[in-house]
This record gives sequence, structure tokens and C-alpha cells, in this order.
Amino acid sequence: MKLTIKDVARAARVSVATASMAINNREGVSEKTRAKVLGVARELNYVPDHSARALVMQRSSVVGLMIPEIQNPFYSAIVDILTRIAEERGFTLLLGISNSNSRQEAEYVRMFLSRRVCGVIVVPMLANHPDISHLDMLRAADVPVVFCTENYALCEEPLVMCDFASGEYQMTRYLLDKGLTDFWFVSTDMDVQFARLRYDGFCRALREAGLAVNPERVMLLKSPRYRHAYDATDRIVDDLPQAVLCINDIMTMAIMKRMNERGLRIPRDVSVAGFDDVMFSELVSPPLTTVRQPLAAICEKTMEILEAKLAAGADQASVERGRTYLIQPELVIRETTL
Amino acid sequence: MKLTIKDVARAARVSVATASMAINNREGVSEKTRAKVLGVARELNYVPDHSARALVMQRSSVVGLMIPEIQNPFYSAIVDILTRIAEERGFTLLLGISNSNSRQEAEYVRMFLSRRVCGVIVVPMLANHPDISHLDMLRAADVPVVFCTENYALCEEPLVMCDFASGEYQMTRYLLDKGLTDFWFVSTDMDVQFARLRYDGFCRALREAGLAVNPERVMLLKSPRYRHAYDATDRIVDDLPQAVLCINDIMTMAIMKRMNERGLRIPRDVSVAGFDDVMFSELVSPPLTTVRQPLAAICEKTMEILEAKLAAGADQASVERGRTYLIQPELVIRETTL
DNA sequence: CCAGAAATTTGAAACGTTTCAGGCGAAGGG
DNA sequence: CCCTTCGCCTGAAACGTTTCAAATTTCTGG
Repeated sequence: MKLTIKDVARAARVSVATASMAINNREGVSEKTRAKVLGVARELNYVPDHSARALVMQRSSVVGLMIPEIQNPFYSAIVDILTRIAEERGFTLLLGISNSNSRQEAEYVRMFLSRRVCGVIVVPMLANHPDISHLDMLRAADVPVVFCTENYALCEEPLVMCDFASGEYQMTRYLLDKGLTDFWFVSTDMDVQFARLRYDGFCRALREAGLAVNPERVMLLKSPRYRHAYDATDRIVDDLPQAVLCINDIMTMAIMKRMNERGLRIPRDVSVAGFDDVMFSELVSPPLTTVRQPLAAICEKTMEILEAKLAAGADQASVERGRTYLIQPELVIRETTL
Repeated sequence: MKLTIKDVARAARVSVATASMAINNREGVSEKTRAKVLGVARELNYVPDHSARALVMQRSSVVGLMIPEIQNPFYSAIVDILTRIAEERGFTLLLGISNSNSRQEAEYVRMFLSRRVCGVIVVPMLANHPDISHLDMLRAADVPVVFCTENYALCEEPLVMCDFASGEYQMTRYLLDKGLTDFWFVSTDMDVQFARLRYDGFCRALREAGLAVNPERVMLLKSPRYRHAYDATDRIVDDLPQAVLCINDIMTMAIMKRMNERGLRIPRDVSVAGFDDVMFSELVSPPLTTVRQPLAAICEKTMEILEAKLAAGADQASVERGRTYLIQPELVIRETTL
């Protein structure tokens, strides 16, 4: 026996319409009546039904958040931050975990649609050339999409991301300034924008220092995963550079683990630098030198853009298509570099 | 301009009622008609509106999942598994992240209520004697609750959890069999059930081996957190036991980190054993010997119980109050014990 | 070919909201 | 004292579904 606004109205001796207006802080209700309604509502522990509200208002306050994984601390941090931000602004997040699988992502898009989300935040999959035709369903239904952290090739929706190039540039500069010149760079398929950008930053720093990048020392892994990096480390160890720059912290930890097993001491024998500054980066030993993606700022901006698109409604001119918002990262020097 | 069932009905030249029955696989529709409706629906990319459906059926397919944190890999694993299980069974998960804060948990309960969840899965907060009066709101609204992993004192809702006592017993036995007899046990406030149970298992194994537990070597931390364990490790190192048994993997990693810094080699100088088998336990070096909580089985059972309560509806006799379902854990021996 | 049964289809009500066009009474202006 | 204006309140429609009783069609057997 759920409590409806009718019960509140009856108890407050007003009409349903009045009760609704009072509860939603609309004007046209006397202060006295509003106070009474609110009092009764509180007393009865009335909670409005969001679905019914969404139904009549033709607009929900649910936003879909699509992520590729959740056990990966990078993504769980995003979920954590975005959940808080969304809640603060009166939205509720619906989570889709694609496991970097197009089919699953498509299924979650359908779920989002049937739950009538008012917008979707997409953190792209970890895959080379994923099938993203399901995004057309969102476009067809006029559901605004914002990319967070990264985007898919050829998508025109706005994107909020860390300035990867700048981050990798800064890190490379830092190592260069320490007198290191002999690097390995470990990355993934360069078709993926975020990999390419970090590489660009790395190259620029080298170029400015008058050094050439040695393509034999750029390792391109199939996907940016722990396992791949772990397995590939032996090649690096055999060559033993002065420093290894790696595209994300998860893989960096894999490399460190393998180096450890091979008897190398970090940073005495090799320096190692990551990217992301995931929660565990600080807890590993030795704690990881890395580039911090300012996730709080990124998520904040993402939500802001989404709200702007929502407010714009039909006349979408207000948010430029294809616009990218870059957030500046921050070097965090810990103990894996000397 | 959203697509409704009316559009489908019109396109298929049937009434809305028929379209609804066809789409929901109800009987009383001829095969021919059903095929036509389904065809049209697919072609138009029709997605039913879950809110409208929930409104009229007076029953949603959304279940609330309350967790204390999400950056902690133990909890993100639960979210991962439960999301998949829920989706498979036609439910959608709504996430509440309480940060082990009663006020926040209460707020998420309100959110669950206003989103009209049909049930709630609660993974309790990491706090000593939390205020849980907000759970009464769920009870008042007749929303079934199932505890997962652990419960709050004095709550009568069903609980699905790992058999902690058995797990800690097995681990202690294992170490005993290796000839170790000199332990530290690090835990948290024993009022918390899951801590108490692990301790019970530890004590039983010792007792069976004819050994006494030395209360001076039982360390009770304020809460089961990385930081606390890290800070407390010095006391253990100064005493240098043969082995340290720790109540969860996160704290175990903290202990290992500190020991590492203090120059101790694991397991040569001390053996260390954790509990949970979190994703990172395998990736640390050396990889952690621990007790695996069978999360998949736990989550599966949790969902099953919730569905049973849902099906039972008003006559709640079918699920006994206060019932606890124990799932057996599994020892995973890696390299932190000799 | 017809009555009756069975199968299929349909119109309308209901779910909990918001909103809009009005209604009612009191205050203000002439 | 009447007309207008204003403030406050209300009834009813609408949102996208499901479901139930009733209507219509099809089938069955005589």
C-alpha cells in the first residue's frame, strides 16, 4: 500500500493539484497551505514517484553511465565521482558495464532507452575498432551523449578529457631534466586517440631535446591490459633502458611486477613512470611516479556539458558539435623515478 | 518525439491492447498477429517504457544496491557481478554508495524509494555501530531487503555470506600444518560480525592444536582500512612473529608494504595471509596467500533470495526471517606463506 | 447453414504525477 | 454597490503502459 500524493492531499485537505504545486515549490500556493502540505508530506514520509513524474513531464532525471569495466580502479573512481556529482544535481545514475564488448554495450543502450534516461555519459571501451552503431539508437531517440575521458573515432558528441599530450610531455621533460635519455615507451594501438596523444607528447619532448624516438623501443600492445604488459616486459628487461614510460598505471604495475621478479630494483636499475594516478599507484612499492588525470574536474565538466545539452533541448546550437574540452593533468612524482 | 506502443499498434493495424500482449508474450494473440507486431516493433526500434509499465503494474524491476565504497576492489567486484546477474534476470541495478556514512545511506534509501525499487540488496557499511534507522523506511514501504556479505546487528532480513569462521579456520590450520605456531592476528572491532567470525575460526584452529591465543598479539584496528593497518604494522614488525593473519586483503597489502619498507622479506622473514582474494591480491608481489570469498556464488544466492521474497509478495512465510545462508570459501595458496 | 463455443481482438480504466484552463472569493477602484 | 483584478485553489486531461470485461471473428459439429 504505497503512499501517493492523493493521500497527502487528502490529509492536508487540499486538492492533488495544490499538493503537487506545494511539494514542487511552484508559486501560486499560499505560504500557509504550502507549509501544511509540506508538514503532512514529511509526517507521512511521502516520497514522490519519479517514474510517474517522468511520464507526465516527458523528461526523466536519470542519466546513463557507460563504462568498459568496473574492477579497474580507474573506472571505479569515475563511477564514484560521477555518482556523487549526479546525485548532488538531482540526477540518478544508471550503470552500464560493457566489458569492452560492443554487443553488451548495445544491450545497455537499449536498457538506457527503456529506462528513459535523459542523457548518457560514455566512457569508451578498451578495444581497437569497436562497432559503435548502437550509438545511433541514442541519436535517433534524441538522447544527448557526452564522452568522458576519451571518445570513439568519428563521433561528433562533445568530449571532456585530460590533456594527454601535455601530461606525457611534462613527464618526459621531467625525466629528461633528470638526465635520462634512453627510453622505452609502452603503449597500445595508436589508432586509439588517447594512446596517440600520449605518444605525441612523448615525441614532442624528445624532439625539443634534440633526441630521436627509436621505433624499436616503442612497444605497441594489443590492448592496454595488465596481462599484456606483464608478458611483454621481458623484452624490455633484456634491453634494459634507463627509463620506461607507460601509458597507464595498471600496465605500469605489471611491468614493475615482472621487473621485480627478474631481480631489477626500481628506480635504482630502471626508472618507471605511469599515467592516470589510480588509487593503488600510491600503495604499490615503491609508490609510482605518474601523471594524475584530474578526474574530479573531468567529471564535473562532463556533467556540466550534459546539463547544458539538456537545457538546450531541441535547439542544440548552444553546445558546439565536436567540441573537445581539455583538462590539465598534474605530475605526481613519487619513488619509481630517481 | 518518442516512439510509443501506440505507434507500433497503428503500424501493425491492431489495437494497443493486442500490441501489448504480443510484445509481452502473453497468450491470447494469434501467431500471425504476434509475428506482425513483433516485426513492426523491431523495425521501428521500439523500446517499451519501463516506468509506465511499472506504474500500472505496481511493481518495478529495479533493485537498489547499497554499498559502502566503490573504489575498494572488493565492492567493485560485487557491483560487477551483481550487475551482470541482475541484468540476466531482467532487473536493473540502482547504485547507492554510502561511504560508510549513515546520513548518505539514508539519502540513498530515499532515492531508492522515489525510484520505486522493488527490492534492495545491502552490503553493510564499514562502521562500528552505525545508525541504521533508515532501514525502517524500507520496511514501512514493504520493500524486501537482503543482506549480502555481512549484516547489521539486530536486523532480521536474510543474509548471504561467506563462511568466515570456516575460512579463517582453514587458513590457520594450513599455517599450523606448515609448522608455524607464532601468530599475530589483525582485525577490527569484534562487535562487527564478520570480524568476530574470522576470529572464532582462528581461535578454534589454535585450540584444536592445543595452543592458546595470546591476546597481546591480537590487534584491533578502529576500522578495517589500509591506512590503519599500515600505521599499526610497526608494532608487529618489532615483535616479529612467524606469521600474520589479517582479516582482509586490503589491510594485508598495507602490512606487506610497511614490512617491505622495514626491510623484511616475505615470506622468508614472516608469512602473511589475507582474506577475500580481491583482484589485486594476485598482482601484488609476492602474490598473496589468502582465502577466497566466493563472490559469484554469494551474489547469485543473494539475487535468488531476493527474487524469492519478491515472488512471495505479501505472504512472506516462504523466506524465513533471520535466516543466514553460508557459502563456503576456498583457500588460495600463493607466495606470501612458506 | 446455423447455434454455440472457442479464439482473438478491442475499448476503457487505472497507475501517480504535472499542468492548464478555469472557478471562487476577496480586495480594490470607480 | 458593482465591476475588475488578483491570489489561491481545483477538476480534468495527459503521459505510456497493462489488464479486464466485452465485442467480434473464427471454428466446430450437427
